[in-house]
Amino acid sequence: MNKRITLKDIAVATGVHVSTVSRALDPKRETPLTDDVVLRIRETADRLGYRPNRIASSLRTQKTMTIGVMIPDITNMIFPPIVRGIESVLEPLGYASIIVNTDSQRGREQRLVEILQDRGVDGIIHTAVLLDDPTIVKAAEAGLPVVTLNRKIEGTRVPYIINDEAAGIEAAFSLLHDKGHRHIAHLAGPRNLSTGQLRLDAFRASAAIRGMNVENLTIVEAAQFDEVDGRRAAEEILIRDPGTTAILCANDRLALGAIDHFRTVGLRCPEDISVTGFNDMPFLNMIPPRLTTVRIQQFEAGAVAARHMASILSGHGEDVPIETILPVLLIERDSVAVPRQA
Amino acid sequence: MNKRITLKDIAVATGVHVSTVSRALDPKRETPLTDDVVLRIRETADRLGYRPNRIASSLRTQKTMTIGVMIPDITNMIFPPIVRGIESVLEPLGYASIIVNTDSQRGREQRLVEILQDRGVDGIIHTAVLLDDPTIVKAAEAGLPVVTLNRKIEGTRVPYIINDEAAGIEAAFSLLHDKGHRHIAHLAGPRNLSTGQLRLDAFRASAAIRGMNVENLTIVEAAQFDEVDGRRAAEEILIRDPGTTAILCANDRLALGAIDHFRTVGLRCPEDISVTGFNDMPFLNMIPPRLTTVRIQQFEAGAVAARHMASILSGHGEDVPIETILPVLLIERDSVAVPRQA
DNA sequence: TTGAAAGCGCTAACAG
DNA sequence: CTGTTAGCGCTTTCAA
Repeated sequence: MNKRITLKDIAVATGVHVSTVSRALDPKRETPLTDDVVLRIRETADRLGYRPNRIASSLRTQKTMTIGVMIPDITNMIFPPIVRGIESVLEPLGYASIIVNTDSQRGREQRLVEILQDRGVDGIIHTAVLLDDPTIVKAAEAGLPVVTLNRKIEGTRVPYIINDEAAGIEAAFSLLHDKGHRHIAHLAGPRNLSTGQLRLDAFRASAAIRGMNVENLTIVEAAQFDEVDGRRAAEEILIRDPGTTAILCANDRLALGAIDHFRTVGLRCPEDISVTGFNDMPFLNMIPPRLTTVRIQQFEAGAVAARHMASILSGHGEDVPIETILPVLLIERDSVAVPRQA
Repeated sequence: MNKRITLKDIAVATGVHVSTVSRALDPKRETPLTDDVVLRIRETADRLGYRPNRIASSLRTQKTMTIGVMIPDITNMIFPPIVRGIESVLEPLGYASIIVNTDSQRGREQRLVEILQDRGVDGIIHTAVLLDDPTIVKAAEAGLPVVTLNRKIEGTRVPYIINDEAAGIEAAFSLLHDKGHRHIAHLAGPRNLSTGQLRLDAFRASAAIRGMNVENLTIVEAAQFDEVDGRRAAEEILIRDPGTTAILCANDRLALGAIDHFRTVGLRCPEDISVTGFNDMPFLNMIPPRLTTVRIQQFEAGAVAARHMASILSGHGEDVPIETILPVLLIERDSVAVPRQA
């Protein structure tokens, strides 16, 4: 590996001092320099193929131009778009990101925050799932710039971006209700995950404003956001209330599992029972019955988080709103119909 | 943000020299030290909450314990498992990774390699798609440790990991042929992508060994690995050879598109025409007709690449094989049947 | 407008 | 076994 060109090399080549070279190459230069000198330095820098050593620079300036991105699991389809949204704004600004997967494990989360801090990240964008991860809060309180996605951290000035979960659930509930459904069950997500809790609360609220007895609602909680638990919970719902005509599911995978269960017991969706999902994951429209669901803006959420982070890092932290709520969109497809004996 | 503890802080606290502290905290210590001193240092280090400054260390040692991971697009479902495979081995070893998306653009690729080098990555794991990306080859030749996935770089000592594409295509071809298909068309991927070319070559080879006239094969190339192009190419195949009874597709999305096109023209799969895919992407088994496809080992491919990289970085580069071919698995589902008038 | 010098925090060669 | 010293490459104050 050919030795890398350093400022010193350019200095000797042009016959000026390294500090002069440093100044000449600084894009937003403070000190005035002779145009001629600057030109000569720039020219030789290119000629020698100079590339600044970010490590050295980081050590000196205490800025790494790197941000940590914490997500539960990149393998979960909803996160890659978020990541790309983040990079779409951060990369042009010269930032790189280190992505870590927390697997929603508390201990791991803590270790990862430490790893990121050891590497001197300038900030962390944290996509939350667990409702309470003390680690990231502590880091934020210690002064590390933090922006969270999906999770409101009470009592701090940590900016958060969330999708309008409540509006999404309300839209789905409203659709179901308008079609005539009165026995609407909720297949809830894990209660310890923010989205699980939020959507459950929203479901109850939607029922309440329609004068339904919140105590009597059929609500079954899945342990995981996956098809297996969707099947299991759907079965449970049918046992608890055989009169259920529609199930509002906390996400698409649960809905898929539920529909699959119905198939095994001879119920058809939407003829016998209506189902709605949440997320609008890729390829969902190819799986019959095409699921009616709520689309959330993943890419945009990432982009907004990144923009906020960039603002903070450039010293304009006051300008960023603590709360950003992104609108969601109800996607009507084929999994909802009027109830059988309506 | 409370000032970070440095070696110096520990040194003054324990009354020894910083270098002694550095040595005491070095896990694989070369120089012998008094147990007592080591203990005292370790103890105060913990007490003060010391965390080594990797930046400073990197500047000194010229190792960042960071590797660059280049992929076309994290949003493409086949890459997240690869990334997790990589991290599953690298993270426990103390490496972090910077993931960049090339979008399969040549210019971007070059810029990204530079960015990674500026950040002093110890090596790059490069998941290729473009058949010829000169940039990464140059980097490798310049001495940067490189391991590639999906792409054999001729004439270098760059280790590469590939899935046994040829065996996968042969397995699919064989299945079709055994069912009695004699008019097997190939819906090929873009020829400038390694997988597109490899699978096309394998298709021709499979036809050849069965004595079929390679010149007469119906082969239509898609411009993109997506459903839209799958539909378009499927239409073209039917025009070119209406007698086609089976289509071997270069990947699942093309197959999905093809089947969708057949539906619009009133052909059923598999009754009227058989189709096979490649990759076995997530949720494929929920999309009817459940596609018969070839499963590749994504996670494992990433893990192997990472292991090779780790070996190289720890000075055992001679031990890593230049070529690693991972076995694939034919997954038989419902999209293949015996031909209509067989 | 430029040079000199110090130092970010750590490691490693060399003494002792 | 431990201290001294130098320096990785860069930025930034202070002088000139």
